[in-house]
Amino acid sequence: MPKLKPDTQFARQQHILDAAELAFAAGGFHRTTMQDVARQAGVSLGALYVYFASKEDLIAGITERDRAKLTEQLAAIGQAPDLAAALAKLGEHYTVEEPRYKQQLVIEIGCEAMRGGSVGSIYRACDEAIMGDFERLFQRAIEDRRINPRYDAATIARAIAVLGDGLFWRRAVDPTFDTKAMVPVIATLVAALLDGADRPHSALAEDTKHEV
Amino acid sequence: MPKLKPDTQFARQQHILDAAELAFAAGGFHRTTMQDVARQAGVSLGALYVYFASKEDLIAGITERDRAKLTEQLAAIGQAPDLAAALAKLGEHYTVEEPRYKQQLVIEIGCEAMRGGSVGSIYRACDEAIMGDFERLFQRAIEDRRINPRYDAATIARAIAVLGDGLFWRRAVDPTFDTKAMVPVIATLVAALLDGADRPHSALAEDTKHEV
Amino acid sequence: MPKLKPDTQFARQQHILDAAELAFAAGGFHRTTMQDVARQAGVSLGALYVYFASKEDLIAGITERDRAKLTEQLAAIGQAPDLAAALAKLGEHYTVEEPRYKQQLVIEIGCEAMRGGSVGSIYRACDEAIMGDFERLFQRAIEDRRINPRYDAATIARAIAVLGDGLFWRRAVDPTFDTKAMVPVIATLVAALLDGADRPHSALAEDTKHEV
Amino acid sequence: MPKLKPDTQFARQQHILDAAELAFAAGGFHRTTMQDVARQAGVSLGALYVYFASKEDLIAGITERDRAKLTEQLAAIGQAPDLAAALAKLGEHYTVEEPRYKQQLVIEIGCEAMRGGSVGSIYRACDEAIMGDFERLFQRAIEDRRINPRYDAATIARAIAVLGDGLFWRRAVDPTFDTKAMVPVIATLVAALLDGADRPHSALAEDTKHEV
DNA sequence: CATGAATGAGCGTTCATTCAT
DNA sequence: GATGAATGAACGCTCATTCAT
Repeated sequence: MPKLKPDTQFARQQHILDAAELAFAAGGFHRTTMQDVARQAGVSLGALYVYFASKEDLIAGITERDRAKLTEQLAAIGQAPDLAAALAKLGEHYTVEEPRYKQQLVIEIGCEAMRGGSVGSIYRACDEAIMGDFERLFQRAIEDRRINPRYDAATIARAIAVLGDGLFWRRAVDPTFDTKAMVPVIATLVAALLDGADRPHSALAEDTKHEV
Repeated sequence: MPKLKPDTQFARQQHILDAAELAFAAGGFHRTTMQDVARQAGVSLGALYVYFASKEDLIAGITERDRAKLTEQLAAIGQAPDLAAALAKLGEHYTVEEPRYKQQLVIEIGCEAMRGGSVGSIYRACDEAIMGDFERLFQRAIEDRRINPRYDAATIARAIAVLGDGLFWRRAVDPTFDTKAMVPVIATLVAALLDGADRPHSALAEDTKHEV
Repeated sequence: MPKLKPDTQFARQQHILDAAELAFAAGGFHRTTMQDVARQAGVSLGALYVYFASKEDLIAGITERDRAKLTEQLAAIGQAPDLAAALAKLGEHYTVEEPRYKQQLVIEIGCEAMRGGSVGSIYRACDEAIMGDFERLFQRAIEDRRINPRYDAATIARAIAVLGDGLFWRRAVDPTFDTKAMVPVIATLVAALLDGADRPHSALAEDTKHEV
Repeated sequence: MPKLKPDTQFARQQHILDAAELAFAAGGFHRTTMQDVARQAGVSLGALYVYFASKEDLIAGITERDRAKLTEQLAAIGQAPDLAAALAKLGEHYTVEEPRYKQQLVIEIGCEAMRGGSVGSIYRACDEAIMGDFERLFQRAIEDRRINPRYDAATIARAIAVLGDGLFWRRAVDPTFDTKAMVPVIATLVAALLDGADRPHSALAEDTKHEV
C-alpha cells in the first residue's frame, strides 16, 4: 500500500496532537505514557510512532503547534487600531474561550523547555520571534504616536509578557483564580504601560527611575 | 553517641534539601533520580530514605521550605512603612540575591502542584495563606489611608501575585530575561495599583470599568 | 497478525506458570526473583508483566491452577464405586506421577496463604469448596450405605484432609520420606475411617468417645 | 565493661527468640524485617546482632529451640505406660495449650527448611533424631508386647508423623479448623496403627495389599 | 501502513548488615 | 556492650521503543 494522502496524514497527526494535549494536561508529560496517549487518541501504540518518532518529538509537536498559534494571534494584534484594547481582547480569549487544560499545558511546556532539548529550542525560538514581533509592533506604534509610553519598545514588550505569563500561570496553578475578573485589572496595567510618559508617578517610580 | 542530636538531624535534612534543590533544578523532578540527589548531597542512597520517606516526600519538603520562606518574607512586608517600596525590594531580592535555579525550582514546584498530591496540597495551602495575609495587609493599608487604590484589597493582592509570578516565570524560562531591568518597571505597575483611584486612565480602563 | 490468538495467549500464560512453578519450587517464592522466573521461562522480564500484573498475581495464578486441578481430581472421586480405593489411587497419583517439586510448591502456597492476601483468598476459597464437596460425597455414601463410618461426613472429610496434607508435607519436607511405601498405610487408615462403626476399638477410643 | 553474666546473656537471647517467634509468625520470615524483630523485642537493632550473627542465624535459633522442645516431649512419651494415650495427650497439648501462632511458625520453619541452608540442616537433623527415637520407642513397645501393630516400628513412626504433621498443617492453614474436635479422631487412627495386627480390615486393605 | 506483544534499561524503594559513637 | 544512622546491593515494576506479523 502506498503512502496515505498528505491530507489524511496531516489530519491524523492533528488528531493525535489533540489527544496528546488532553492526556498530557491531565497527567503531566512524565506521568503520562505513550500508551495513555494512544488510548486517548483511539489509535494503536504503533500508529503513534508512525506519526511521531518519539515521545520528545510528540511533545515538541505540541509545543510547536501551541507556539505557532500564539505567534499568529499576536501577529493579528499588529493590525488592530487600538493596541491596548486588542491585547485585552486576547487576554479575554485565553480566559473564556480556551479551556483551563490548555493553560496547564503551557505551564508544562515551559517547565519542560527549561531543561533544553528540542522542546527548549522550539520554545525559545518562538519566544524570541514573538518578542521580536512584539517589539517591532510597539516600535511602530510609538513612531506613529498611537502610544506614548515611558519605556522603550523592548521594555514594553517584556513587561507585557510578564503580565501575560503571570495570568497564564495563575490560571493554571490556582483553581480558585478568577481569571475573568482579573483580566480587566491587568488590562489597566497594560494601558498604563502603553500610555504613561507624561503622567506623574508615585515616589517608587521616581526612586527607581535611574535604574531603567 | 548513637542517637543524633535533633540539631544534627535537622542540619542533615536541610543539607539534603539544599542538594536536592540543586539536583532537581538542574534536571527537573522527573529526570533527576534519587541516586542523583544522593550523589549531589554526598550521602548514600539509603541515607536519603532515613530523612525522607519517598521522592514525593522529598519534593514536598522542598515545597514546604520554599513556601515557608516566601510566606515569612511577605509577612515582613507588613511592617514596612512604604508598601510599594518594600514590594520592589522583595522583587529585587529574588532577582539579584537568589540564584536562577531557585526560580526554576519554583516553576517546577508549581508544575508539580498542578497534579495535586502532597505537593499540590502544600502549595495551595501556602498560596491561600499568602493571599489571605496579602489581602489583610492591603486592607489595613487602605483603612489607614497609606494607599488609595482603584480596586479592593483582594483584587490588589491577586494582581500583584500575577506580577510576581510572571517575573518568576520569565526569569526561569527565558535565559535572556534581564530581571534586574524589569523589576523597576513592574514596580511602577505595583505603584499604579496601590495608588490610582483618583487618576485618569486610558480608554481601555474606561471601557472595562463596568466589569470591575 | 499483531493480536495474539486467545489460544496462543493462554498457551504462553501456561508456559510461564510452568516455568514459575519450577523456579519457585527451587528457591521459594521470596528468594526467587521475577528475573529468575523470566529466565526459566525463556522470556524477557517485560513479557512476564504482559501476562501477570505482579509477582503476587503470578503466585495467585499458580495457586489457582493448582487448586483447580486438585478440586477436579477430587470431584472425579465422586464417580468412583469404591471410595476408599479411589482415594488410595489419588494418593498414589501424587506420589508417583507428580514430581516432588509440585509438593514443595503446595507447601509454599499454603505457607503464603497463611499471610492472607490474594493467595490466601484463593487458597481458602478452594479449600472450603473442596471440603464441602468432600462432605457431600461422604454424606451420599453414608446414605447409600456404601460406607459405614463411626463419624459424621464432616469429620470424615476433615480427617482425610489431615491425612492427605500430612502426606504432602512429609514428601515435601523430608527427602528421605518413602511416599510410595506410606500411601498404603495411610490408605488403611482411610479405610478404617470409612468403615469402622461396628468394630471394637482400643481403650483410647473408648476414653475419648464422649468427646466425639 | 566486661562480658555480661552468662545468665543474663542466655535470658536476653531467649527473650529475643520469643519476640522473634511472635514477629515471624505474624508476618512470615521474609516479610518480617530485623527492625520488626528488634521493635517487638524492645531492643535496638544493634543489640540483635550481638546475640545473633544474622537473620538466618536467628531463624536457625528459633528452629533449634522449637525442635529441641518437640524432641524432649516425644522423649517423655517413652516413659508412658499407655503409648496411644500419651500420644493423644501430646496432640491435645499442641491443640489447646499452644497458641496458633506457634503452629504457623512450625509451618514457616518447615517451608524454610525445604530450601536447605542452616535451617534445613537443623530441621532435618532433628527430624531424623526424632524419627529414630520414635522408631526405637515403638520397637521396644512391640518387643514388650505393649502394642501389636500390623506394621514395623519404622512404618508406624512415619505414619504417626504424617498424622501429627497433618494436624499441624491444618491448624496453621485453615482458620476454621476445629483441632480440639479432630484430635480424638486422629487418636483413633493412631490407636488403630498401634494395635491392629489381628483385626480384619476393609476391602480397601485387601485390594491394596498386593501393592504394599 | 497498522498492530500490540515483546524488550530491557532504569527507576523508586527496601532492608540485612556494619560501625562510629 | 548498646545504639541507630549509614550503607548499597538487589528487588519489583514501568514504559519508551521496536518489529514480526
